[in-house]
Amino acid sequence: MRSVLHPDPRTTSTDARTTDEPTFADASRSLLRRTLLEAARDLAADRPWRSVTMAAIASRAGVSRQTVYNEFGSRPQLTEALVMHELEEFLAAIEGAIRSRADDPAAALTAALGVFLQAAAEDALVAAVIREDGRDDLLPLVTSEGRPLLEFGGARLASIMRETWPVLPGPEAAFLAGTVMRLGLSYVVLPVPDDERDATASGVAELVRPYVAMLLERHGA
Amino acid sequence: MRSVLHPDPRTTSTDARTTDEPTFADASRSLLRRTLLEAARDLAADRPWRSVTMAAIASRAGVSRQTVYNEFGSRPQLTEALVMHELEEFLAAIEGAIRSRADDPAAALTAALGVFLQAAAEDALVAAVIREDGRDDLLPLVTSEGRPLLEFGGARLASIMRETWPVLPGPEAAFLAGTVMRLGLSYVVLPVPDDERDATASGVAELVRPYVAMLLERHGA
DNA sequence: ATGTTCTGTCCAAGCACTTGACATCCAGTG
DNA sequence: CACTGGATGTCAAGTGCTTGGACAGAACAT
Repeated sequence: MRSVLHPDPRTTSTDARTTDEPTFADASRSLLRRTLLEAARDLAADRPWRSVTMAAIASRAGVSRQTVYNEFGSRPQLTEALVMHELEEFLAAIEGAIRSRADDPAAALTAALGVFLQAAAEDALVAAVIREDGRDDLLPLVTSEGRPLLEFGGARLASIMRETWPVLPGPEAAFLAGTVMRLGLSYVVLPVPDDERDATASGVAELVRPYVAMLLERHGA
Repeated sequence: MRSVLHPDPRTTSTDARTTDEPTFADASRSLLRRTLLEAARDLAADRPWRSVTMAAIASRAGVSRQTVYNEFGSRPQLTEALVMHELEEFLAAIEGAIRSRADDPAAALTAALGVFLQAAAEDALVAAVIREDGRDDLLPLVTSEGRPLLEFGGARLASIMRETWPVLPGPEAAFLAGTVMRLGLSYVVLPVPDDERDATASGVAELVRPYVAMLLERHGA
């Protein structure tokens, strides 16, 4: 049975700061970023993004305004980081759903899409993106300016799939991941009603199922 | 259903650093403590505690030795904090076990004791405590110098029990918690063989079951 | 007795966060 | 249209924590 308390100490070296786990300084830095981005997201839940000031974000995170600028440089950069951060949380949820059904690709895809659609429906930031009419510089980031999002998410999705089903050939996995990412972004911008979520999830899964089956079969699964 | 991604933003205030969630500075501080204590625990898993130097702890955590002294003051204080920290992790595991069986006090106690005994059997720091002959200043902290441990743990255990079973009268809950803590510490110092763990857990649970039943019955459960 | 190692403390330099100020830009208003 | 208020972005001085080096003293091993 897995250890009840702490997983495992990993290394046995006397001390030696190898390129091992993140040092405290790194952890503290990423903690600062996370704190700030979560503050920004929470504030965006209520009011329009445009009205969320840098000062408010700093104050909510308990740091000075200058620190926010030190960390992100400018408001547009913070905005982009915010969207990226949200994407990463979505990807983490999706990864969990996929890994939990590794034995059945179709079920895994259904679960992943279901999780994604529900998360998107609940997410405060996603709500802000589609709530705010045109010129609230949030929408472009997931559409016309969304290439970084698409490529980063596609790459991670592809690597998740390739880790879960190693026989999947690289190019096809990448293409499938990219396609799914595009679909996902589409459903962010144009959601389906709540009562159609499950049907949508299984529908898309059904759609790609034969393709995946063909790939798995053709490549020695 | 609970939100898939982030639980809830809590406040709605524009900004205002209320005594709300921990500010970044606080979080960073506690992160530093945790990092250092985990480094210490991991190092103690291999070698005797006496041979774990302050320098090694600092190096493993990726900070300077001075920072360790700034945070804990001295080696004895760090040692005490280490033991306290470990206690808190045990308590967290126990709390989970109890809350998962809130409807059946006897089963809850059995589960809690089982989790505790297994965790104690696996724990690297507990192993260090009993491995090291007398004068490795670790043992006193859970015996002769163990009163802080006993009182802190007892208080938390009592509050867990009172939260789970509100009808439990305060004094009796405190007494029961204190007794269980003493028993727990005893099993840390003098463990039972692996194959007797379950029997021990249910045995103790059986022992206190009538007492608890009487309390619950007498006070309107 | 001597050399080694660790503890605990001190200090100078570096770095990050804070604070307050300032120029600039933009929106709303008289 | 000029003006005021609020927000962004930048800057400089001040503070506090971390760092790395150094050192005395205690404990231990040879």
